[in-house]
Amino acid sequence: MARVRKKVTIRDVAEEAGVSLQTVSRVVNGGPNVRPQLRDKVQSAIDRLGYVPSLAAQRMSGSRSYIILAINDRERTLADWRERMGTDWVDQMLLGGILTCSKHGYRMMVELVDTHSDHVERELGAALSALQPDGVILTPPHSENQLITDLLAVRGIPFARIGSDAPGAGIRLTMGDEGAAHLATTRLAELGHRRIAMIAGPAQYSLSGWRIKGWRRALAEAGLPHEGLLEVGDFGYESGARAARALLTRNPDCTAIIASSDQMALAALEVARERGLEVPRDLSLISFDNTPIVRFTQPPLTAIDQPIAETVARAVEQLIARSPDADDSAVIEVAAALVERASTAPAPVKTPEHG
Amino acid sequence: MARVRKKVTIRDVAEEAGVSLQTVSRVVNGGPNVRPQLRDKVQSAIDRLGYVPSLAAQRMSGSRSYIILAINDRERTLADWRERMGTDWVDQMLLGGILTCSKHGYRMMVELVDTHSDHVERELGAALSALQPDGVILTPPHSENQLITDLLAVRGIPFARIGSDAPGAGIRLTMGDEGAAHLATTRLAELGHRRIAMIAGPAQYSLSGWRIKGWRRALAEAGLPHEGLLEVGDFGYESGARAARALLTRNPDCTAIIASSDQMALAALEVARERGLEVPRDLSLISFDNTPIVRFTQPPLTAIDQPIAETVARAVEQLIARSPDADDSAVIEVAAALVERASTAPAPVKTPEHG
DNA sequence: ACAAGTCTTGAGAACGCTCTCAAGATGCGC
DNA sequence: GCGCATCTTGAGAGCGTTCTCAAGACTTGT
Repeated sequence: MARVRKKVTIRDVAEEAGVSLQTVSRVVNGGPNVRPQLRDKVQSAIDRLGYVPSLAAQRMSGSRSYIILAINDRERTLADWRERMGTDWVDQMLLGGILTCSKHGYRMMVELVDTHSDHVERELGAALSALQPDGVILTPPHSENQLITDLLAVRGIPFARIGSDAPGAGIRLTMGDEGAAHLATTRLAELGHRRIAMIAGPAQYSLSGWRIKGWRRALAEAGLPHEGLLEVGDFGYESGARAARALLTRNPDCTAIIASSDQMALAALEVARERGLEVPRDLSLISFDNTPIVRFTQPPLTAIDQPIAETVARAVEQLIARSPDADDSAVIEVAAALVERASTAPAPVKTPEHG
Repeated sequence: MARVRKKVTIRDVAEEAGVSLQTVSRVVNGGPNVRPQLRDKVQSAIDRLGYVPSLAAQRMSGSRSYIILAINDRERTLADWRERMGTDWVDQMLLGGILTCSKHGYRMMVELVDTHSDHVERELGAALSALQPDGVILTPPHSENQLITDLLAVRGIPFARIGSDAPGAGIRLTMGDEGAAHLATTRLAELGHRRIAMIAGPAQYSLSGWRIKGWRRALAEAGLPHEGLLEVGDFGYESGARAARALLTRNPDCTAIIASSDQMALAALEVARERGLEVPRDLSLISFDNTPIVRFTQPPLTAIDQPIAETVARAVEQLIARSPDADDSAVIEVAAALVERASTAPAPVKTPEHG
């Protein structure tokens, strides 16, 4: 019949240690100007009582809420979840966010917001009012939504924009999209491929443009053409299938495809299978994202690893450590890596003997 | 130069509407006994000002915090995240949790707690003190951790135990593990398989036992043996590979395996490939979890769909709607389904002509 | 029309913490 | 050893809400 133990408050600690509330508060928050001897005494009282300050009360009186809010696209997230496509964005955001937050005594909350809705302002506004987060992390395509960034700026809430280098307020972080696309394309060119296609993401994502740019630049450097080798999808499976079909129909000589998402790469893989093309013998394939899925496809896909977790972790750190007069002019870039698996191989020999 | 707009508080609304704070509070919380006319007046003031109550302040004064805390195993979660194995638990918890919470004006937070640690009490206790959640959702293996359930009971925090039917405090929810294993086994027996093996999960998870039970029962009903056909893994890939090797070495005549996790099934698939066994021609495979991965393996795996999102949603609803004198004697069961894909087929014909 | 309810509204305390500011203790220069 | 600056501690207000409780308005039965 254990009694419901009363909550331990700062007052209890103060009494236990025989000091004022203020002193306990200072010790808890690592404030300066407390004699070591007193500090130890208070700390031991805290330990003895198992005191942990209430987040809500801290938020009420202090200037911080110790909450970082991560915003993701609701529509896309839900679709991916429902269809079990394994977005990985939310997973990776949590991986990077939760751990980094808790390291600094913060908490991370995830909010799903619909970009396409006219209610963005109301939805996000409500979340901000209710939670009063100390910082907000925006992922594409929200990172470039003026409505959202304005709202945050007006409210004076620090925010980080992942996947955006557009000028404006907020900490900007990118994952080296152009460089990654360049790397992937160059790798394919080195393998002897001459017709390297790209299935890009939608135009409203800046990163789609960066990837196209990196691909084009690599092609140009290798003296290869890009005409007719670009298709645009919406990151989803169906759009990837459509794009792959269009690409292979239009370019029978295409031997390599870079897809701007794992789902579209998966679709391309399936389309290749449909057409009797064997990956990687007849067609090489590189995808972006490197979600868990691509390790277990047949063949496992070579992929650009988007360091989402690390980027979010960096964003959290920036937001927490942020000084009011911080300078956000520099764009933080977290490098992506190319993970080579079995979907890439040297280009097939042109007009082989048995042709 | 947009000024930082001052926060809209309940006081502003009260002034705007010309009523007391209390009346606004009643309207906001849908309290009874407010004249419709006044209610409308207040509501319009709320809309006009865009007022949203502060969660922290609500927590401070009221009895509720509007926070539901979902607890997941840290070690396993991190390992899965880092290795990009696609746990899906956290994803699915969020899917079910976030949506259901927000439907009721609640928020969901995810906490990763280490079961194996001696610090469970400290870690979880700190989270509870800081957040003061209105409810906690426990997932395996935490659902059966006495230290944790005791802690919650002592603090008087309602909690739900997913994947546990052990008697004791808390709302209990299961996902029909025994029935699902029975269903999968029966299905394989119907396909003509006579040697149906199982790679079970670790014993400290009750659901491992349930699945074994369902498998045994189905075998008994079909008049099939179970001796030597059981191996135990830890849900991870490596353990699955070990188990599959042991199983196939010991039982060359085994033609079907049920794996208690997608990762172990993936491993079994790989081991079959190593041994020159073709799935499903030579070996049928059914996995538990139905994470995104299994749709894209070659062949796609037949799997038991564990309705995690729905179960968590149910748990959230129970916790929110919970009355103090609630009766938790009934175990809520959310049914799992068998999703048939291409990893199951009729048993190979015994001693075929070309043998 | 009057007593005894019920409905509606509001006033003020309380929640647990940090902020500001003031007072006492301690150190320094001469 | 005195005045001044600095370090250390504490007192009290305030954050935005809901709680309790009381007062006034409105019903109803007779």
